[in-house]
Amino acid sequence: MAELPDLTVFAQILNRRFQGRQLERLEITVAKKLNVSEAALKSALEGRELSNVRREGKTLQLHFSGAQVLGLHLMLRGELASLEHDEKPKYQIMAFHFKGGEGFAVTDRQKQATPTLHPKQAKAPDALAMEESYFKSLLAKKRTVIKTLLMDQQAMRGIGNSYADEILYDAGLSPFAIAHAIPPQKAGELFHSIHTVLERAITDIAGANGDELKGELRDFLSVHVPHLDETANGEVIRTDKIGGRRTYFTDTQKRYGS
DNA sequence: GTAATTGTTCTAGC
DNA sequence: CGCTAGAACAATTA
Repeated sequence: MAELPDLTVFAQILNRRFQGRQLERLEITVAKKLNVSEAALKSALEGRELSNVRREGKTLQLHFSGAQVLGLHLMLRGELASLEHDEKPKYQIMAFHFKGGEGFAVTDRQKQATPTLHPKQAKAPDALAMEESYFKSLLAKKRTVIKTLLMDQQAMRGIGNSYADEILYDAGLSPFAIAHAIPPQKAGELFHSIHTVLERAITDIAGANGDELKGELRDFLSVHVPHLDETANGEVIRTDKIGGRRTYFTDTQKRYGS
């Protein structure tokens, strides 16, 4: 599924290809996740210009003229696809047809992708926008394992199961470390790893995608790789479950607390 | 036929 | 009551 770096690259590509274009027709194929009626969504967006696309946490926000905003959460299996020669993509949820003929579709074979007209602003900061002081005080007061905290969208937004593993590996910190037992210096290193891992992934994926709206690219992950026995550094990759989610880690990652 | 997947939401328990 | 851990749910494929 698409995570923060993929979504960031999708936003860049949509801006490059469709910014300033007029939405001629909004095609809604699966309406069950809409927060407004199909007719209300169409009338809110059709005829508007796409002014900007931004990533917000695990969602994309499509900003249209007239202060219309559509939030889009791809959930587990949602993808974006270019519309080529009038062919409807498989598993289409909705499609944006711009004046002049081009456009893109949202697809999801599990039909869980969720479009939200005028999403309300979330309280928690975005993972790439939060202050280090906020991050450190958050760790100091939480007793949960660190991986759960990184993925907690009420605490910080944008990190999912696979990049949580990647970030913790980069920081040399066990996913089972207890948040408030992590010393301040290590918390600082973890904060730094959030940025380096996510920003490197954005660069890698942007380079590989070009202007194509491909699905997520997993070639760049270091530890969160099923069926990979060891890392590029030769460390054995272990797996376990945290909160029912598959977790990948190595013995070189330091575990603090219990 | 069943397990696996993972983000979100609900609920039980401390 | 606040916090945390875990279950339930979604839909489809291997």
